[in-house]
Amino acid sequence: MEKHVTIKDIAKELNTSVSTVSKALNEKYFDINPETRQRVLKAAREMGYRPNPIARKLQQGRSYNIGVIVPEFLDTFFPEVIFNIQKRLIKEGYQVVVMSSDESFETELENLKTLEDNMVDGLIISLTRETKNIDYINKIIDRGMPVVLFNRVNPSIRSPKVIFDDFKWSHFATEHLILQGYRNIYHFSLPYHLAMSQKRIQGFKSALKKYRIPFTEEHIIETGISIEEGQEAMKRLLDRDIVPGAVFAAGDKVAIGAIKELKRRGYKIPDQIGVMGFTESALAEIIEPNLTSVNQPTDKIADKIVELLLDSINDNGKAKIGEFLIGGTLNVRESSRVMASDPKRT
Amino acid sequence: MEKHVTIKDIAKELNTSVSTVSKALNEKYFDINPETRQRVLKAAREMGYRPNPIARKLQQGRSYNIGVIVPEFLDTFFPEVIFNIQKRLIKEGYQVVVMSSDESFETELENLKTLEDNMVDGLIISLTRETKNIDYINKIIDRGMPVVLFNRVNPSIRSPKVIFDDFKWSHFATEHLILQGYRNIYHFSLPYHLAMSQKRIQGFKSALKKYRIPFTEEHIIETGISIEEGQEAMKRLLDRDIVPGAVFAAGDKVAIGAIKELKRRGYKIPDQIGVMGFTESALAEIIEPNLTSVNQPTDKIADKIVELLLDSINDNGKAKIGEFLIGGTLNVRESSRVMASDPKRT
DNA sequence: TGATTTTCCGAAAACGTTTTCGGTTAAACA
DNA sequence: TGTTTAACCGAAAACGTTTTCGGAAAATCA
Repeated sequence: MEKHVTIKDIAKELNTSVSTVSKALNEKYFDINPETRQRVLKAAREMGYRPNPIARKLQQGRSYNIGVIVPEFLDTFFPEVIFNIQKRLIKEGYQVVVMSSDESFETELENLKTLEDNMVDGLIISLTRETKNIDYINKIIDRGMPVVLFNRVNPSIRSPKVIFDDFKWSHFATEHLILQGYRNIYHFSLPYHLAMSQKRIQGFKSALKKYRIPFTEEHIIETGISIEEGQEAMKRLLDRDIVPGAVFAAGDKVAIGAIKELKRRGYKIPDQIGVMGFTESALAEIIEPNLTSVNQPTDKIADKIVELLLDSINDNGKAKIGEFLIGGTLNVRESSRVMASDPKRT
Repeated sequence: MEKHVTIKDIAKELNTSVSTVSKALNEKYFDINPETRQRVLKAAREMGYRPNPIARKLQQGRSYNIGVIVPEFLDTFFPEVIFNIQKRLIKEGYQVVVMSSDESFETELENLKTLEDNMVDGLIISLTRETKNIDYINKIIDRGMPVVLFNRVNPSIRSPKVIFDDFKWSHFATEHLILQGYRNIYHFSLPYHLAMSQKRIQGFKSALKKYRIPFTEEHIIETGISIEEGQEAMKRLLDRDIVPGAVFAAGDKVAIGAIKELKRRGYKIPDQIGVMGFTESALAEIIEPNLTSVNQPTDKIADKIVELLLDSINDNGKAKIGEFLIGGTLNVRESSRVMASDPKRT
């Protein structure tokens, strides 16, 4: 069990002091003879010295760690974003600590506290479905912790927020269906209390309005996020003898549920009914017909998050509060293709 | 910027010493008056004291952190396993630090070192596709670090390894196809150099042998892990005018690629050709026809990993070297259902 | 040559804990 | 009553760094 070699060992070896060694190792000190520095560096290399980050953390009160809290791990969206965040932050010398709150507000709070105790230098958070109380997060921010929110945000939190431009792309998505000639379009929304649901609903309405298409509140239906919930919603609609001209679902899984039910009853997609998803997933190219969907670029989202966080860390806490919108891509596939096509939108 | 309250603050407040406070806070000390302990506990509560884990780590030389290194993040398998590992370890008072090696041996090594420097109490690793040099891992183990490998393992590493029973379930999968009446079965393998590929090939052969079905090496085809690679393989086969009776793909994505190509050419599944996947994924129930596949229970895998790791930590390093096999489930769906069915196997 | 500045080094404090060990006081014993 | 034992407390060292600051020696200046 060979011990880890420390700065002390080097000092002893070289008959010098720990402070000299430390300064030689840290480039920012200039009151050190270049020769001594070289001697230290050489010894460190030969002895296989690796600094103990824990001691450094304790001393500096910072950890070179960034905490990431997301509500779930099981869909592909969050893993992809996290992966991209990690890729970028590692280049800057940071380490990423990922925690899942499992859609529970209590564990979210717990995670928040553990990460804070661990002296992370910054926090990247996507809120739980049930997070209403944001006092603690705001308290952390006021204490000077750099925080960036993304995806699932709360407008009252005093931090920069990176979100997809739900309004705009929901508008585009709806517009696409309209341009393909579909009318009597139904919107399957995600749970209403999520901020993004409201944005997508507004985008939906806005497109209808632009083309002066009659609309009633009946055309908006609250569903969940799973395939089953999408299928259920479609079923309830058809059972009431309502046959939509098209369905714009606020999530790919919900859209797939709808497709399943439509196919089960023998409706032809896209000829009789058009279907459109949101948040491009791997499933879109598996289901038949392939699902038209809006892609959210996880790399751009990660880029913006990291940029804002580093800004906030360097300006120590003077973060740009506000929303930063990321745009996407409309991937037109079979489920909505009636005419030749309208151009791919980016 | 209110400072974090420390043990010193409590001591000052109570006109006592830091050692007394520390001992009062840590239940394992008995040379402390119950009354004093209560006073300390009360003060700690009122002042909002939260121990600084970094200081504790430095002092104790352990971190209550467990490092997890996986090769990728983008499929659902690893996130699910990690999620389950985290769930269990948190209950034991540990925190999980996840890092992705992104299928690169160098970053794997880097991660290994960072986690070691951070004094993790244990390591859970799934190897990179290209990891051939295992000296460093073995060195870490010899230094006394508890390590558990899973999924992508290397037999020469001196640690417990949790792996799915690929041989057995590959055998069952093949047997299922045989019992459904399929003959002339082709096996689409994952990259040969992965240990699990070989196991699955052996299982495939073993089932054929059991039913005395003629077999040539031609029936085993090396593919990759993506949909495209599966489709490519199928294409090449059909282009050579070879029409399999059934395809047993060692991965769901590969199977889906095969299905796509078969459908494109008008073959009927499962009537003309049967298809079988491996490593149940969300895609299995989306593709049409629904894909028969072998499910790997991520919860049981996580259970075993955690159990072995905690054992190893407590017996400090006296780990049970060897392979621990986890069984799965055969989910029979449309892509292989010809006859009524044979019973679901568990 | 003497005074001043520059260069370089090292002692020591600090970060927030845990843990050892000696010491004081009170309780138990004879 | 004197002695031994038990109960409790606190000083201090340790974990491995960084950083401040005083001071010695060398270099520069007049």
